[in-house]
Amino acid sequence: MPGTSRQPDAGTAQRALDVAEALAQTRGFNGFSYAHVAADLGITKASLHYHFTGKAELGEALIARYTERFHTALDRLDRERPDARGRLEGYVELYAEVLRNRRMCLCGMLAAEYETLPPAMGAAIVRFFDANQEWLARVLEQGRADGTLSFDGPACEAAQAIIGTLEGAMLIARPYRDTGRFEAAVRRLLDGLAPR
Amino acid sequence: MPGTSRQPDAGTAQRALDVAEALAQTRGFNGFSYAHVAADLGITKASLHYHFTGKAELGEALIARYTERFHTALDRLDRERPDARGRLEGYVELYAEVLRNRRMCLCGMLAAEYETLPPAMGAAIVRFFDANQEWLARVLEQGRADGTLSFDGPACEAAQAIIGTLEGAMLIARPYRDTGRFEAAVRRLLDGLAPR
DNA sequence: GTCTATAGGCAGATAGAC
DNA sequence: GTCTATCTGCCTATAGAC
Repeated sequence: MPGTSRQPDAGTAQRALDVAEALAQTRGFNGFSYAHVAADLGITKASLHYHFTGKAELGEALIARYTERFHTALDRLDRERPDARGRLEGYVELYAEVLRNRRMCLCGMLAAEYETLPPAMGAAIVRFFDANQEWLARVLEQGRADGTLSFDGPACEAAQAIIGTLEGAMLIARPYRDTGRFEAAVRRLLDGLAPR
Repeated sequence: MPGTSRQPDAGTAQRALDVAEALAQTRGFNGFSYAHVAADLGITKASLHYHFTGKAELGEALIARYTERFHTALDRLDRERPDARGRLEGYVELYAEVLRNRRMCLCGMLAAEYETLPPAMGAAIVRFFDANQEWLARVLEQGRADGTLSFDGPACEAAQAIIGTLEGAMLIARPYRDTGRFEAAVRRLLDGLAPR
């Protein structure tokens, strides 16, 4: 019964997405090929074409799954964290975990390559950031209400600033191979949002 | 007398760097080829190989020239801006101008592709960010002294945060084709450094 | 679902003429 | 300095057998 269990046998398509995701997050979409993915899976390029008609479709599936997982994680934060500050801390922790795996945020990486990507991928990337911004803006408003966060200006603008800060900190921490650099930026970010 | 004048006849090598720079900043280093550059110059790939032995060498020259120009711009800010805040404003304006040309910071773009680049390019990228950080840290210390800036924690850490914020804001503003998004982030950044 | 075989194109790169 | 011609390799993609 495929699809019922989770990790035991993920199915070739899912495992292909796992491999492609890791490659895209470390090397970029233009930094890997069908051959890389197929070799890592132990199948041929032709077999991979059975699961995804082309690299463009693979890329769309990559963003779709990544976005879906992100939404699941955000829903979980909404359920499990009592206040806005806790939710925000959980949010930055999602990014920190990506970086600890020596990866860049998938959509941050793809944003750099935006001009070279199929239009459908570009649109999906923008939607990812829109969704992040909306969730963050809501949390920021909550934080203003429950007194666990404080910030100046409109919440949506503050939300944009948070996303930019996290993506930028990841982008630069990677060449230094220094997660401490990212964590310092996070600390400053959260300090700047502390209630006063 | 080649090299004496500036823009009138830049020489093929310099014009090749101009073209390659624009391509690298919009499409990434893995997003353009010798063929692109040669075609844009109206010469053949073989001719381009006369000026740069390979793409790796072209990439190194790209970063070297970009870094040199940046240093020149920073020296100029040191000379022409009276106080630290003015220097910082000039610094962010350098980034804003890059974005207005629909480009990403060269080294920010290359940072994303870091894992796929020749080691010499990777090292040069890190040096670029190191130099930026040192200059910024110095300006921040000056700002603390002349009372035009205020910030918490060590200057070098604040400097890292500034660089990350600017690179991240550029990264995300580009898919939105919205410089206003970047400018809002800049405003927040400068507001956060206002003397209190 | 996975394979072999193959197509057509573009990548980076070199030899050698002008 | 720039060219033509060419090489080798990798890229995405497809046809068709098992």
